[in-house]
Amino acid sequence: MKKGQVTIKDIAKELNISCSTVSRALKDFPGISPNTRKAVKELADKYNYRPNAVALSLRNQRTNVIGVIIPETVHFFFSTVISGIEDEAMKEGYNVMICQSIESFEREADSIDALMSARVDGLLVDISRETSDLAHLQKVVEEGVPMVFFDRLVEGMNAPSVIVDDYQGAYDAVEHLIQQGCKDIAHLAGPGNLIIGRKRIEGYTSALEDNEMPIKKDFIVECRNGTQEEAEQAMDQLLASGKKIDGVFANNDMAALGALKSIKKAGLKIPEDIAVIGYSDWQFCSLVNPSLSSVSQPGYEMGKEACKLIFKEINKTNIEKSTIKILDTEVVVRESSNKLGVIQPLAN
Amino acid sequence: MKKGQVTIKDIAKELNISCSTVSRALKDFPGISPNTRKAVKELADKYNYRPNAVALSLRNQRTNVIGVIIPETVHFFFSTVISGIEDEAMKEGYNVMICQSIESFEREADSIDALMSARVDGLLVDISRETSDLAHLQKVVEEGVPMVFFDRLVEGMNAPSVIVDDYQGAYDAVEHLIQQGCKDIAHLAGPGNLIIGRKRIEGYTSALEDNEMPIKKDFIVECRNGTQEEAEQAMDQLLASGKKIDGVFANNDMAALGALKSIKKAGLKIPEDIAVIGYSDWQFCSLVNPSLSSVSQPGYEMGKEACKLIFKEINKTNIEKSTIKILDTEVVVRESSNKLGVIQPLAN
DNA sequence: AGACTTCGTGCAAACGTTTGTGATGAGAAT
DNA sequence: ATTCTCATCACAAACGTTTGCACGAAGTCT
Repeated sequence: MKKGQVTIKDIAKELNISCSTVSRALKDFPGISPNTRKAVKELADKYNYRPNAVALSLRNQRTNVIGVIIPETVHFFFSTVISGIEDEAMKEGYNVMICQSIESFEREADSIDALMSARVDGLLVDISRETSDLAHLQKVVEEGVPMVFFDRLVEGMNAPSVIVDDYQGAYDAVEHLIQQGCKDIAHLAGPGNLIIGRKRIEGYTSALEDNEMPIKKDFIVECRNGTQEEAEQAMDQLLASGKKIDGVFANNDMAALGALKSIKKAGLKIPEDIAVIGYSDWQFCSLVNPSLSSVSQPGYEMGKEACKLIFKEINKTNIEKSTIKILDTEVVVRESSNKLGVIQPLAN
Repeated sequence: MKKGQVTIKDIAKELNISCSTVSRALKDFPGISPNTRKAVKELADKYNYRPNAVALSLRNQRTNVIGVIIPETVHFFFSTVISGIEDEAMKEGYNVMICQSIESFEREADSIDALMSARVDGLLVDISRETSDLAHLQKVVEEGVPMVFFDRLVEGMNAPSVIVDDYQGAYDAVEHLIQQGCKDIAHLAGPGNLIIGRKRIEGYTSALEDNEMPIKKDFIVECRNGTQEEAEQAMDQLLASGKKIDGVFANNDMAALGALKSIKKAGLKIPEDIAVIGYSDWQFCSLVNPSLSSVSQPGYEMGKEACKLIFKEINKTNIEKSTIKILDTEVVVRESSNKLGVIQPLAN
């Protein structure tokens, strides 16, 4: 009695009936007398019986658990994704196992192994930066375990993905600056080796082209690390060069913050002289001075969508493996780019 | 062959030997001929055999999974805790199941049920704000499942806790202001019904007492919501009242931010005229202007400690159920309170 | 009274793994 | 030749649950 949680066996023994009867009584199967049914249910209630999910998993060959591999849990964006996954999973009666790869290939591979060993019903993975060898992921699809990628696109893998439209986000941001009256827009770009950064550059140039504005190579400055200081220096140089600049689209919010600093240092007004917009819509955007416009990425929604996709796969709804669900970003206008002074819906 | 992952049975069948032999061969048990051992291992390797953790859990009556209940994943502090838990758990070969309660009692109870059903080996819980009825937690201890509370203290429950020393953190913050030369320190307090807020008020008053400074009731202003706007208004009033104030200790960083705004608005200099320090050391502290001093809470460490405690319980190391592990906070000095201009170690 | 349904229940197998015990054979010791 | 000792393996049970099948008793129909 004192050891662990109550099982069907315990109930059966106490009532001098068989396990099968208890099982059927609990699930209101036909063919059980009302008396037995009542007795079983009362005892189950009294002892706080909870079905053993482990035993069920073994029998049903499905665990009702989905595994998540994510670079880190501590970044705002990632934590919103996790939140979305968790909410959606709970709604479907699933539990979530989370492993962080910390951008390490080895840890990613180990985590996949652990989750496969746990026989998760599906795998949601945001691949680590370090990962180029895809063998460990290949095994997953070979063994028939549903997998969905999110956030970072993985090419050459037979699994659906849900990502954010970086191209369009950048496009929208730049178009917003143009609408605010900016004529000479610089771009503090991300490292060129990341797809994500290239997509944003493309969005930037397309927006300029579509508005018949010239694309100047020297207006695109690469900021490799994406730190505030780096961007501040880059902006310092841009301003010092004497180029006429009245708008800045930064590849990320930290860089935008660096730009803000530099511009203020130069004695210019934001957004009147130079409007600034960042990317990611981190929490601090609304807290800095001036508050920072940014492009918000739908992390929560991404988590939910990835979850929905994996459920479809698990339930064998025939789903095109090459599906790529692209989620829309949203330009959140705050002081740093609001030259026209149009009132915006509360963005915080 | 095509269905799911390979099992010991599959290997046994292919080699025409029994499951037990395969099992023993894989684990290098004595009494297995080198030939058999080799054949088994090769096949296991070829088919990428992974032990079925579900079956193992059932047999061993332990899942190697710990469950975590946390209000939300999206807050910086919580996400650092999760990170700590995950790292420590992985180190011990455990997986982590996370459920967010979203501060809802009902969802907390449901999550506990789900995790108990999953037969987690231990439960790490940060109780929701809404929870006052502890019956669902009581059941957990009655059924002998190890449980450890973290972050928020739960009284009257027979389980260890790991928390942060709110009293000392507040004390240190105020003492820091005093060391910087502040004589008249106001406190933007949290809601009086939360233990956490009361502890900080105590720390505030004790620091003043120990430095033989008077405690003025009207220098403690309650900010119920903890929002920036609320704190800004409160600070406005304090300044308008004509009271001499040269230091502010805010119950949280948002409130501190409101104070900063108000003080700047009044044309006063920070920290020269008024020094400000917040609480929690959120990410944005180093990004605002002036950068905000704060009291950092060791979330990551808290996660690790909670994990270590639960492992001790799981392994029946006799551990005093009433253990309360109290973690130290740390004052992170930035511009908003650095009147003396002493160089501090990089706090970002 | 026999055959046939109906009701309530029990048996056994299965999911994958481990492990105590028992079986088989070969070779060594008597 | 008989017994004994290893070495090598197989069997079966157990973990908790579900479910197809069978079984006995009672009732219903001819």
